[in-house]
Amino acid sequence: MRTTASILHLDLDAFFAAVEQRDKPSLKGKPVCVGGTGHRGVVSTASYEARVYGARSAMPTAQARRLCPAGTAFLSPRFGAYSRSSEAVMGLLHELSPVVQQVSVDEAYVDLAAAGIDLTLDAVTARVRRLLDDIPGATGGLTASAGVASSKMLAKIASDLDKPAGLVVVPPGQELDVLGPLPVRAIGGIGPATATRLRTFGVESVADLQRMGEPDLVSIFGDSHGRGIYRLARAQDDRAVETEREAKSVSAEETFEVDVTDPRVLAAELATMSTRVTGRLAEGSAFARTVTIKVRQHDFTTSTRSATLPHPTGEPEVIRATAQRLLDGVDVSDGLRLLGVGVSGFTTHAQEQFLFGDDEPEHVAEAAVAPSMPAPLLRSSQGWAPGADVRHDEHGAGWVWGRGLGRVTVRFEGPGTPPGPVRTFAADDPALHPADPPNWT
DNA sequence: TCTGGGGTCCTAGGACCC
DNA sequence: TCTGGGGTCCTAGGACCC
Repeated sequence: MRTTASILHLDLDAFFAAVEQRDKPSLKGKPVCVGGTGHRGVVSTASYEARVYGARSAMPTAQARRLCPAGTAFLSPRFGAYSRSSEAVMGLLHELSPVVQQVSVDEAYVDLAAAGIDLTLDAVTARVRRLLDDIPGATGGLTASAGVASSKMLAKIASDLDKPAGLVVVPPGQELDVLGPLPVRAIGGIGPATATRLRTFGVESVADLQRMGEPDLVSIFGDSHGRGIYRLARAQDDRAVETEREAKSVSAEETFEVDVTDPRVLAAELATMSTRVTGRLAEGSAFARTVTIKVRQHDFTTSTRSATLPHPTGEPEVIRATAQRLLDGVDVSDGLRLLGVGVSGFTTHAQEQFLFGDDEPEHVAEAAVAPSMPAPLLRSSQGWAPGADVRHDEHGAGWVWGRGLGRVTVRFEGPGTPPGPVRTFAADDPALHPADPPNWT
């Protein structure tokens, strides 16, 4: 356990709604809900004025419309605007410390111990207050709230105690005093299901939870979760502020305005989503082995189907066809409310040659030196549209590329053919020119 | 006019291998 | 005519978070 209050949690106040009010002065002081505006939409963020009427995040927009008075603005999100403000704030945090963990567009942890600043309570309080004071200037008037404590859990709890524009510092040694009276839901990782289950044991507050033994919690909630909430209830939390995490899955999904029965429409959606997902894979120069579809039936029952391919792919057509095969096994006759496609099991090009070497080594070797392998043939009349340049011969083989910052990665793959080596080129390399697709026979 | 979209982590059972 | 045990991979579902 840390002995100083060295973790900062920062949270922008009613972020999406505040950006809208900033950019459209007529909305200032008025109730605003940002989120899905269709009849199946939900609220992402409600302004404080809208919260007065009971509007909340994750509430169906239809319900928020019933609760809020005439004149309430219901707006679709403008993610570009939010990103710009977010970056401005994250920039301020990086000025404070090199160790910043951005949790979402409006939230981050900062390790102040890595900042080399005076960690006495007064000094930290003054420094973070100055940070909060700088945020309106950097964002055109947005505000944030902050918490400082000896752990991530308590810093986050603290940042929520005096919103908006508040700062709460939990002095070391006082963690349990802050934690005890709170409802168990205040602990990160305790959601509706766990809270309901705990209530059946008469546990409502964290102090109640502290009276439960670890073996009991483990037998009720399993090893990981049980142990986790036992420790967190005692403010035992030494999780580090992590600067970088690799993505483990990428997905795209869509809830339809009306349930969809037509297989042709579903197939078209699958193709669109596969392309979106592949584009994002390519941005990270990644390939994926597992394809997952998600379907939600008209009655909201939700299920997933997944398939793991023999080799990683970055090709939209392979992902689409796999997703389609999975969807073919699903009864859609009553209509689907939602359809989604995701990929996981990532391989980066750096690891790739090793991963594929196993089953057919001669093949791989052959591919690696194949004299028939022409210069990579990436062409794009419309710029480097992600996933755009895959070509097929009669066996379905093709070139696949991924794009990083100023780099293009290229690899051959195809059904029944082991992937070739991955090559990386500068984006302006003259080798990346139009050419005919290779003939693999 | 109930219930978004993008993620993470965990569990559990079966297959498969040694 | 008895049914090891451990490890890993895959699939599906559930809980949770923002």
